[in-house]
Amino acid sequence: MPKSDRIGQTFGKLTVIADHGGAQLHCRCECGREGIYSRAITKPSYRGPKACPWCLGSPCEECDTIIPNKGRMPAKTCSEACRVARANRRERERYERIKDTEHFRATRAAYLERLASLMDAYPELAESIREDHRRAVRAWRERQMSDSVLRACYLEAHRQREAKRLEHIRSDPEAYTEHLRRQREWYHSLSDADYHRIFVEGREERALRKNRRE
DNA sequence: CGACGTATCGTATAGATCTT
DNA sequence: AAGATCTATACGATACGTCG
Repeated sequence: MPKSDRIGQTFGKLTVIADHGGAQLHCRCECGREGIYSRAITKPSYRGPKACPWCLGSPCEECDTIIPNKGRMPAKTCSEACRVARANRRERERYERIKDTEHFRATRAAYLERLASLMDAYPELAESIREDHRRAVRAWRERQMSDSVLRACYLEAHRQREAKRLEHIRSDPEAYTEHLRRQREWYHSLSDADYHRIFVEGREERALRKNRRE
């Protein structure tokens, strides 16, 4: 039987659309994708896949995009971005599982202790770490200031925390007295220049602003 | 005017997330 | 999993509106 007779025949999801008599066949999959496949798919003893890599593929764990099957262990993700996202998600899940365990707390405390003793021993290292942190906080603030939703969320959370704190201070007479004492102390420690700036110029400016608004 | 009450800021630390 | 980095929280200091 001439080999070209394979044209039009279907094997699994693959239909032969061109047969030049060689070891390979040009096929179209049910999904419409065309490709070159081994003539082995026509043999009754063939046990391998009879579909295109996309129909045999699996969805990306992050975005569900189908990852074509390459005949080996399928990838979990479709791209570098999804690989990173998956790693981060899995790490977050791990953190949720372990964060309250004794072992995690101990490991974490040991790390922080090592870091602290390094910072004690090397003041320059300590300063560079603090500077890094200040830079990160500044960046975080700037991000907040340019994103009104983020800023509003932060301020709302902040207000709630402060309200709780003040409530706590007021509920404890000793703490409240101490709070007022510190405030008076600050007030009386002001230099004449600072006093003038805050309570004289400040008041005038605020009054002006108020007038402009009205 | 001085003092109080509360809002906001700055920084250290705790906690969460990302990278290696 | 460890270590690095980023973000949230705590808290004292400061700023400012308001009241007696």
